[in-house]
Amino acid sequence: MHSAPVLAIGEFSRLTHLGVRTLRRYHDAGLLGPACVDHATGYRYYTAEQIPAAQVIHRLRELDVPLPEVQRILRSPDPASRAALVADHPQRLESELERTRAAVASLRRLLQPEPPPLDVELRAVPAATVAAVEDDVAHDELLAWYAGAMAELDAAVEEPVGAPGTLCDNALFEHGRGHVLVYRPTARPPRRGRVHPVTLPAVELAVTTHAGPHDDIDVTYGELGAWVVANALAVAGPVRERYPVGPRDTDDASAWRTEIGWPVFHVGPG
Amino acid sequence: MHSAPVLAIGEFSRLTHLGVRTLRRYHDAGLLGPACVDHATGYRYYTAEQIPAAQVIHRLRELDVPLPEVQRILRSPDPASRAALVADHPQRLESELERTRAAVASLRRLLQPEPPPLDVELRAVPAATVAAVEDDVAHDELLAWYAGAMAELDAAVEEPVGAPGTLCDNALFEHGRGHVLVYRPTARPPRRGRVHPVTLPAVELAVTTHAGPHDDIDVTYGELGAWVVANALAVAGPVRERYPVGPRDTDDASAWRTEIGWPVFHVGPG
DNA sequence: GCTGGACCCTCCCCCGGGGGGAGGGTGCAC
DNA sequence: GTGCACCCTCCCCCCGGGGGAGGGTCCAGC
Repeated sequence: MHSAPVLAIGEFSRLTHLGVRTLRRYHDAGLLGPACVDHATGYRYYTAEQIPAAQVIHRLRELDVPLPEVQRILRSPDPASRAALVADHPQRLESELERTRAAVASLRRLLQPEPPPLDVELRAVPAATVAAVEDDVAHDELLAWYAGAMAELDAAVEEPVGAPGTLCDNALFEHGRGHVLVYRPTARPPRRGRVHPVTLPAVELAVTTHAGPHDDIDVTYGELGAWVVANALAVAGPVRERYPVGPRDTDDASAWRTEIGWPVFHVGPG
Repeated sequence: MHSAPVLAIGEFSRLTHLGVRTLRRYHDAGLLGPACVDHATGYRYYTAEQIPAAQVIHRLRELDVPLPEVQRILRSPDPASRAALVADHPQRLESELERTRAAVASLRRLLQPEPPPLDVELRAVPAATVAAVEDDVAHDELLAWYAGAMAELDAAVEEPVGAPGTLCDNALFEHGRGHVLVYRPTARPPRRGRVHPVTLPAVELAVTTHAGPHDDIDVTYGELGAWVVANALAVAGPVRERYPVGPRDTDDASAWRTEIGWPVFHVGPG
């Protein structure tokens, strides 16, 4: 026998294609400890049985699964529940891909040499009491939250008057988390579940309409913002959106129309 | 006039949806400097004209384009060359996706409850002089390098004898960079371009065959490594691969056959 | 003119998931 | 017994930010 089936860290590294330092890190993190540690020297010794675990970690890391999550997956002893945890991640990858697609679309529009002119309308919006759902939401959970809130709103409001809309706190974009309010105008706002009446204050808005899916809506935001700045109107308060034509109305995303209303402080003929 | 078209960093942040700290970082990095800086106070002032640039940066960052690369894109004044640089990135995303797909495939095999038994054969390989291309290669450029090297090899070798193969330094896997040699056996190895004769030393190999695409070849590597360890054979030298059936032979990836040869030190009937 | 509060500045430490290298102890084959 | 590959710990570096401290500035209202 040349070597007992006990592996020094370097051998284990060659067998698993994980770097020596990385193995030490995984040990420190409690992710993949050696089968035995020499107390006198600190030497780590692994066994061949640990190779599959190391490979699983390697693959999960290639999928950018964070180490604590990897730990949770390895801790779950049942292969079925383990598989379930792993199956969770394609979802994450899916949404990642979606984000990428949107960024590419937006980039294409940004790099387009001739931006079409922007139609901006100044509009005085009176105060109104509406049915609303509101919460503090993180940017990456926004879409899911939005879908749920809108569904609840739809179920609760019997006679909607006009298009639904949103008020978005700026903090949502600056810090990735902020207050969001989804509303639906109606004569008598109900109170059911998360749905409750809210009185939106009167505002003066600089309004433009974004056409198509929201992939590149940030570009329209920027153009509207530039317009507001160029026309010397001070800003204040949350941005408003309205959805005259949205996913509820048609599956043809190119037909969607989103009004973006930027609060302006001083509107007058001068 | 309430405000000149000069924007404090906070206003610019609201207009671009970039955090204040992030804007400061971009300034420090020379990526997006403010139009003007008050020397006395250090206050940064931006203009509305900078909004598109900020948005481009925002999108590129969403695509995980590193800041220096973003800078290169922004520096290129010509919209066409800029578009070309940007178009370069979908490629990167593509390969990213490929990596992800491979990791998922490999993971699926790893989590499979009943791994099929491994056929391992001990084989004494005599020394041989072959036509080879070799270089120090990084792991992520391996596939591209490999394709080029193999093509050059194919063009130079007139009468190949047997399947092509590879010698891979372990450092490639441990440190992400290492020496790789691609060879093709032939009676009289030519010397043309990068192709030159190399005498491969004789080795004893533990050989197993991996079936199908290389997505999950690391799993086979691990199984073979475990076998070598369990059978108490010391390892030494670079791992060898041979390609009896590869992409050159058929487009049906499931028909591919890759022999993995793990050098073992002491082979005998005992 | 003064004051308060919102805004801005710089500076330092933190995160994850490693990599590089220093400085020193070990295992093993010759 | 000696050389050398191997192993250990410890600290700093990378990226692209985030948190917060401590202090200066702008401006609207009075």
